[in-house]
Amino acid sequence: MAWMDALNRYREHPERYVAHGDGDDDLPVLYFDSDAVVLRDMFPKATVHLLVIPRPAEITFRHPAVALTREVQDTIQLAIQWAKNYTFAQFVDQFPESLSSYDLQKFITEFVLVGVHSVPSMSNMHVHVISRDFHSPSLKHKKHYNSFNTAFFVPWDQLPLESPPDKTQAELTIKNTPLKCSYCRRDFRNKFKALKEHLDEEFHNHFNKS
Amino acid sequence: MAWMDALNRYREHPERYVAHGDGDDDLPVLYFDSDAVVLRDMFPKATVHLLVIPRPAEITFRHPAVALTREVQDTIQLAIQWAKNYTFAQFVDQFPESLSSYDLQKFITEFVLVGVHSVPSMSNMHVHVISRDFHSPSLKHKKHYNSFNTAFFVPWDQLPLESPPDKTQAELTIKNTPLKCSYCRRDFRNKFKALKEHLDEEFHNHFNKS
DNA sequence: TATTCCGATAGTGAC
DNA sequence: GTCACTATCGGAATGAG
Ligand SMILES: Nc1ncnc2c1ncn2[C@@H]1O[C@H](COP(=O)(O)O)[C@@H](O)[C@H]1O
Ligand SMILES: Nc1ncnc2c1ncn2[C@@H]1O[C@H](COP(=O)(O)O)[C@@H](O)[C@H]1O
Ligand SMILES: [Zn+2]
Ligand SMILES: [Zn+2]
Repeated sequence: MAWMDALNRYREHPERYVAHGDGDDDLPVLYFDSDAVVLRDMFPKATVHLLVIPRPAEITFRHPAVALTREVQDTIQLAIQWAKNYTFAQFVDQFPESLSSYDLQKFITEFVLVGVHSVPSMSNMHVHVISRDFHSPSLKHKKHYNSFNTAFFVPWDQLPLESPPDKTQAELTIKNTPLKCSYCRRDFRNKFKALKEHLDEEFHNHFNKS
Repeated sequence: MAWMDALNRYREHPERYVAHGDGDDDLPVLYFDSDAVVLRDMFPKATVHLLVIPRPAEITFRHPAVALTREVQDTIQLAIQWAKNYTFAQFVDQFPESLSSYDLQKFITEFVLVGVHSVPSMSNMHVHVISRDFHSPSLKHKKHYNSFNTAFFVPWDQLPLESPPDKTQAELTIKNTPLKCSYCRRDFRNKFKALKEHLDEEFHNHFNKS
C-alpha cells in the first residue's frame, strides 16, 4: 500500500526534497541531519505543522509510542528543537504585532504540541510538531481534530509508553470524545462545523497581520 | 401541524379536487363516494400509488391498523376495488405489450399492494394502493422503500390488528431490515442507490412501451 | 488514527 | 415513518506499459 510509505522517501533521501525557501516551491524538507529529517506535513492541520522523521532503518517501522525511548529521543532532539524554533519563527514572521507578548519559551510551551499518534497511519515513524491553532483548510473532520486534542495524542514528554496503545480503545477515544476548543475548552460535542467557525474566530482574535 | 392534516381537505371536500382527466392538471381525486375518496399520492413511491381515505369524521383520526375492522373495510371496499382496477388500467394503458400476459386478477394479486403503515405520519386514516415496481423519483431513501417492503406494511387482508404496532419496534424494523428487491428478493443490505439502479433495470425488463 | 469520493445516516425546520 | 436542507458519519479505493 504505497500511500502508507509516502514518508519513506524523505527519510532515505531528504536532500532530494529540500525546500528552496523562495516561497513558491512545494518541496517539504526544511532541515535534516544524519539522525532526523524535518519537513512540512503535506496536509497541515494547523498554521504550522511539521513532521520529524528519525532516519535509521532499524527503527522506522517500530511503533513510535514504545520505540521512542529516551536514547532514541536524544538522537533526534536537535531536529525537534529546530522544528519548535521554526514554528515560533514562522509566527513571528507572519504576526509580528501579535507575537510581541510572547518569548520563544512561552510560545513553545503554551502553543506548540510535540508528540505522536496512538495509532499512526503512515508506516515510517514520525513525530508531529504542530501549532495549537488548528486553523487550516486541511483540518476536515473530527478525527483530524481529536487526534491532536485527546489522549490519542501522546506528548513527547510522556514517551516512551510501556506498550503500544490498544487500537480499538484509541478509535473509541477519537470517535466519542466531544470536540473542545483548544483555546477556551468550550464544548462543541460533535458539531465540527461550529468548532471550525469558532477556531476561525479564536485565530483572528489572537493573531492578525496589521 | 398543518402538514399532518393535508389529506383532510380531500376527505371533506373531494368534489373540489377532482382530476379533469386531461393529463395536465394536478388535481388528485380520481373517485369518491359517500364512504371513501381515492386520490393520487402526491409523492408516489411507485408508478401507480393511490390513497383510499375513509370519509367518516368519527374514525378518521383512529389508528388504521385497529380501526379498519371488517365492518369498516366493507364500507370502503368499492373504493379499494376501484383503485386496484385503476392501477391495472394504468399499466395496460402505458405498457400494453408487456401486460398482455396478465389478466386483471393475476396482475392485482401479484403486483398491487394494499394496506397501511404500522405508524402513519398523516393524521387522516388512509390505505395505500401501490404497484410493486417502486420505480419513482419520489422514492428517495430506505425508509420509503422499507415502509412497503417489511412488516412495517400491514396488508389489507391482515386487518384489523388487535393493538396498534409499537412505534419503536416499527422504527427498528424500517432501519435494520436489509433492502431486498421486490421482484427477485436480491439483498442490497443498506445500499439504497444500488437498489434504485436495480429496480430501474427490473422495471425496464418487465415493462416497456414499444 | 493517510486522502478523496461517494453515499448512508441523522437532525432541523416547515406557519 | 410528509419533504427538503445541511451536516455528520461511514465504507472503498488508492497502483497501473
Ligand atoms: N505524502 C505525504 N507527505 C507528507 N505528509 C503526509 C503525506 N501523506 C500524509 N501526510 C501526513 O502524515 C501524517 C501522518 O499522521 P499519522 O500517521 O496519523 O501520525 C498526517 O498528518 C498527514 O497529513
Ligand atoms: N399533501 C399531500 N397530498 C397527498 N398525499 C400526500 C401529501 N403529503 C404526503 N402525502 C403522502 O401521504 C402518504 C402518507 O403516508 P403514511 O402516513 O406513512 O401512511 C405518503 O405516501 C405521502 O407521500
Ligand atoms: Zn474557544
Ligand atoms: Zn431484482
